[in-house]
Amino acid sequence: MDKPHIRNIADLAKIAGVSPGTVSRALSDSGMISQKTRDRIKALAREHGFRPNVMARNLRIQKTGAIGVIIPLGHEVRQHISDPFFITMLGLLADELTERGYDLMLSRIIPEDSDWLDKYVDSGRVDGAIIIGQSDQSAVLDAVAERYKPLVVWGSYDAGQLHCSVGSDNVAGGRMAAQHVIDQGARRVAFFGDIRGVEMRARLNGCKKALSDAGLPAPDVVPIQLTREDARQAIADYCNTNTTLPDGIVAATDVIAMAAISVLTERGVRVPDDVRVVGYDDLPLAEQTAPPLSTIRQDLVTGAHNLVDLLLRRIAGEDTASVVMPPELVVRGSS
Amino acid sequence: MDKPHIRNIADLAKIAGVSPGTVSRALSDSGMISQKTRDRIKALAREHGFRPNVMARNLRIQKTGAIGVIIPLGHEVRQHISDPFFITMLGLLADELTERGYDLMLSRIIPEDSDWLDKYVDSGRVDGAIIIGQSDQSAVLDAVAERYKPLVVWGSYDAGQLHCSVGSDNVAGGRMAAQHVIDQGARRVAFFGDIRGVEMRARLNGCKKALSDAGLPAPDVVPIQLTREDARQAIADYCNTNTTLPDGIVAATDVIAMAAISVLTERGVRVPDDVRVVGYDDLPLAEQTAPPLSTIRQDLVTGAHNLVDLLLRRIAGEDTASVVMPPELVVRGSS
DNA sequence: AACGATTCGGCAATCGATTGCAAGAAATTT
DNA sequence: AAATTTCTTGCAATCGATTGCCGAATCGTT
Repeated sequence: MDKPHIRNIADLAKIAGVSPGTVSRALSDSGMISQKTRDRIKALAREHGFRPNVMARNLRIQKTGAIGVIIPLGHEVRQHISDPFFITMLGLLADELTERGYDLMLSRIIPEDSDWLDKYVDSGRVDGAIIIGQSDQSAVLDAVAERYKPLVVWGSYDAGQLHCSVGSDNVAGGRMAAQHVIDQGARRVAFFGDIRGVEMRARLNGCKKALSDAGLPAPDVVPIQLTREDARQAIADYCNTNTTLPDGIVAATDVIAMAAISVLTERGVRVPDDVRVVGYDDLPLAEQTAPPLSTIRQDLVTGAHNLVDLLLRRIAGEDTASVVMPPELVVRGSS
Repeated sequence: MDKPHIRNIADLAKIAGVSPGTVSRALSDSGMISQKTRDRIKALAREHGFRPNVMARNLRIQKTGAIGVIIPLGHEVRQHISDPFFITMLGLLADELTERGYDLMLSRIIPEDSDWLDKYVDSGRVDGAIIIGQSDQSAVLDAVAERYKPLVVWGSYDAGQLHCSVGSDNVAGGRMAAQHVIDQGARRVAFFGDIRGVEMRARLNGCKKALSDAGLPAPDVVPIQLTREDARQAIADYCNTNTTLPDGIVAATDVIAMAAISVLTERGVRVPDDVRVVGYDDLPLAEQTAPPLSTIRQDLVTGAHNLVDLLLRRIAGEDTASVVMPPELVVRGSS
């Protein structure tokens, strides 16, 4: 009735009176082993609380069962993962991956050299990688994508890019946002957001296009950092330096829009009467604000689904094309 | 000028004309190797884009460099990771762990048997685990904690529990919330929330205590699921069945409080004039609502910091006690 | 009872890096 | 020049599971 601690398959094999190979096959339900011995070995394993070592298994079969989710902090070092957009996307990816039996390995990376991604994918820790946001790293993504297949990126699609991306049509989205505030009567439109990232720049371009199509002047571009406090500060500064405020604001993200509304309201500017504000993303909290935020909706649920789906197909060897999803205008109270 | 692909340390060793052992030592900056060969080998490695395989290393060293973050969905299967509280905590943990050089492995687990946690920690995939929320799994946590040291839990501390926990004093928090609505004039207080989890039950207990101390009747307890829609439905039902509504609501979480405010406002009940509402958590979005939410603040930033700190100390072999953090009342517009 | 057809299960190599031990080379001492 | 010390480096075992190949056992059939 003694229970020596079983640390590996060999120990179990000794106790069961069979060879390690047999134990391995029994535990993995290989059809090669008779039902009888299989049950016997499984019972023994359970009784001794034995579980095969995953690392050894991983090494041998060259798989990890984990997917890396990477947040590259290219131009905005101070941005934290706690940013609502990342966080929302992350939750969705976690749900999606868990459902498919994969673990999620989260990394926040500050790209200091150009081989951060090489390092990561070559480290063999994950079976594939999902990058959230291109930031200013498109070149790196392209370079790695050429040799490392299981890689998908949330972000813009640009004709000629080499990496597989999933994202909404940011140009169209920016245009819709601008068009909407114009329709609501805005004539002097400003764009709030940091345009060092590819996606944001695309949104700005769409916005510009709508304005010029309507015969209106190009927007003021107000660069805004992503942390809450910085955003408030930048917006306040803008309000102080400009005597005539815009009557329409296209914000690059919901978070920026919310900061803008909050600052403007504090200064006695009425939203949407004096200025119409449109956000981008349609995060869950967009409908909770006062006034509820009009925004360009990116369907993050199907976005996350697509990311995982494409990645798994790539892991399986398939070659997949990028997906561009149509954005959608959601009109609430802020415009 | 040919570059055969280097797949392992042995290949590199062959090219460099040394033994695998030497390469390993050179790459890991072991002092045993002369500066000259060390530099030479590192240069070769860089030139060929070689990186040692992490899985093999892990197997040998018996470490993974990853910490598991687990969200057990005990009584609430339908709850998703996308829940704002989890997500917030997750982001903070990610920041904290990244800073300390660990990767974060995220798992959402539905505890179907009682050995889900055994399976997890024995799988050898992580060096330690952080569990977010006790749910109804305290017994399991205690059982595993007795034999597996690197384990910390976000949640309530209950005298006699065996696992190391970090969390705020939920009883005190519940009491503060109730006391506050009483101070604001409430006489009929209701508690909104699902009390199957340990933490929520503690909050309810605190709430009850405050009421009885004030000579007021015990609260109506309205069980509320955690998904948005369910919450709204439950609250609407409650309003329909009860002719006299409470004049004070202690909500088990901010999300519930926000749902309550939203439903009540739609029905013409004024917050805070007709009914005072207090949430719990002080999520970032609590100050964004209309009216901004009064709530019991749990300092998640130091919470996350503590979780990681204790875990790493446990990994290092230390034995650590649980931490109970004081909650704090934040009065905003809803009370 | 003997034969062939299957099914089981063992042996040993393999995945790739780490590390204790000891041998060989270089530097120092006498 | 021989002996001793100090550096370097190589050898080979190890971490723990997987799997191709082949021999052994079992079964059914005649």
